[in-house]
Amino acid sequence: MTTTDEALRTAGLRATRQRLSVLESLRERPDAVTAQDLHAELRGAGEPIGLTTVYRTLTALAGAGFLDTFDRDGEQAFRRCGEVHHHHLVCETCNRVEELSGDDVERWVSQAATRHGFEVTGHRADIFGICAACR
Amino acid sequence: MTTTDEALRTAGLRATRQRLSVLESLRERPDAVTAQDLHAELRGAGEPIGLTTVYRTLTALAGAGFLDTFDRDGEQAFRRCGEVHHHHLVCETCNRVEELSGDDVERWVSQAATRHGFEVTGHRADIFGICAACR
DNA sequence: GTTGTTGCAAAGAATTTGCAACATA
DNA sequence: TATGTTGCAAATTCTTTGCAACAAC
Repeated sequence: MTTTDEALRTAGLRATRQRLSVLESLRERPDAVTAQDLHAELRGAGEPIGLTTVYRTLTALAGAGFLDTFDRDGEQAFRRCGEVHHHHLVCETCNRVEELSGDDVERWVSQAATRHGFEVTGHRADIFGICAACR
Repeated sequence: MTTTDEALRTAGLRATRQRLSVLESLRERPDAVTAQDLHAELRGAGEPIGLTTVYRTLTALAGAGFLDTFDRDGEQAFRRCGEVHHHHLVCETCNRVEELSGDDVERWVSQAATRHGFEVTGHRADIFGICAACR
């Protein structure tokens, strides 16, 4: 049983060829990708899949917590993410994303929220920069 | 000389009635607003301004560093921000935004980036929650 | 077989651009 | 007056929806 299958099962989605190809493509990808780009890439690789399905699959997986979403210049970008909560270090040149553990951040979040009387529902902390390879 | 005028001057923009009304509307507003909403509001208040101009003004001001931009459900939202760098605590119910100082965050950012060999170009750290009034 | 899924075409929605009229400095 | 700005309409883009054919369980 592959992790790919598990993800679909957990999300309550049937394992269709299209969804498997999306997950497979996302699996080892280090950078975030948009629905449009992923669709073009899959089509280019000969995988039969419609843009609508790519959108629906990515949205469903993100909703189930398997993907993180970024906003890239007005477009949604998606990336597979680990099980535990974390943050991102994004290279603005190559779009590569590295995951960061965020203990420090978690602490800051709860303290700041408490101080302002907020009930926390979520947070996001990302760092943007140029990675070593791109410099 | 108002701060509003200064902002335009600094951004190298002429002080037109439209831009002044945008800035004025943004001035004391505690929550982030989208171009569409701001346009509707200004029009509703009798201010003559086109949607195109609202977009152009907000984009220019954000580019000049006078506004912060958020992504609100696929739509860009803008908010006047202070001079010093800070972070946000956003109420998901009323969209009110409170500013947070972020010394802890700054520290985390530079340490994490260094650890990964990144040259930092920016970062964003926001907390989402429900504010005291909305609970 | 039943029910979920696909994908085309069309609809929607946010944002940008061309360009002639107009306002600011 | 010279140059920046406006705003309408049209064009672009990203994303969603209707619906009939189809695939997974």
